[in-house]
Amino acid sequence: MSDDLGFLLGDAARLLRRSFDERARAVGVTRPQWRVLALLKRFDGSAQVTMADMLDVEPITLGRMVDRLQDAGLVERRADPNDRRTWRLHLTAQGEQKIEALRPTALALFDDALAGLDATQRTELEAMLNVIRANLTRKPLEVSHG
Amino acid sequence: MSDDLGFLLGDAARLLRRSFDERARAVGVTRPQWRVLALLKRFDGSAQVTMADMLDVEPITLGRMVDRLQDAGLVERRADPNDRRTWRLHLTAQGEQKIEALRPTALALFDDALAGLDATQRTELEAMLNVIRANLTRKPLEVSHG
DNA sequence: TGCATATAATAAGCATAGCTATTATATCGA
DNA sequence: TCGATATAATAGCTATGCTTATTATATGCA
Repeated sequence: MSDDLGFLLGDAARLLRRSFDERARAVGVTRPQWRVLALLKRFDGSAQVTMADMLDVEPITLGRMVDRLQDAGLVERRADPNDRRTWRLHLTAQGEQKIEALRPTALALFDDALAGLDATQRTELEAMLNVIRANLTRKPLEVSHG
Repeated sequence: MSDDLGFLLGDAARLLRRSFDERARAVGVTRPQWRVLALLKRFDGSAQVTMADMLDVEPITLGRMVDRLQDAGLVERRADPNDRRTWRLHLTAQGEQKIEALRPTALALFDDALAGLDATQRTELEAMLNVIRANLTRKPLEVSHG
């Protein structure tokens, strides 16, 4: 029944996203948006293509998320002085605030989601998911974003 | 770094979906659509609300998937003789063919995704994902669909 | 019977995420 | 320097998946 594992993985991820969105709705940021903000906090000034690469999503997917984040005043696009094709992305002060505001929400969610798994199991789970991600990733993601 | 686990889970699921879609594109069915077909094979004649419940998605989400599956000739809506509000869903012969056509694709994908994990680890992973799913599910899902 | 409530399905609107195609700009090679 | 190729970003289309609201139909209670 190895296909059950694939379904399970999808289920768990969808439920996690739903729970996050439910809890984070008041703050007005989705989980993928938060992911962008968190990565940007570490790598402020990245080009869109670089961000897309690190997140392993298509550039157009990131571009449209940035559209919304910019509309919401959380992210700024600034022109690159050396390459007129590229946008450099920067967190606004508001964006930083959002990250901070969401941290306890996220921690509580993960706590609930992982209830019943001890530290050893969590470590194993992390290791196994890393294996799966590496197996499926086109380009390995060396960045961990928290 | 317990938030890494949440991100990891989302990453792994997204990559799995992408890989499935890449491989299954020729067959013309997405992973969620396949999920519907597979469940329908077991529970032919289910009402939409029942299917949505078993899949733990909103009725409208299922409804639109059924729209497309019906357009593609894979699923049929038939009127319920006892309740004029409900549609009974049925697999067409074409729909059954799709499931069969996709089985080897899915098996190969899961094989690739889980490469490097031995049987014991897979069992553990399955158990842990089940715990997470149960922690996050509004109504427990007693159905396993493969 | 007749009204209130519940339920099945759909509609509208939004966000993520992919694909192919297009536009603008860089860069490399002759 | 010019032309071919590569790259950054976006546009249009499609598919999940959610929320809230609406419509049609059932059902339960007085």
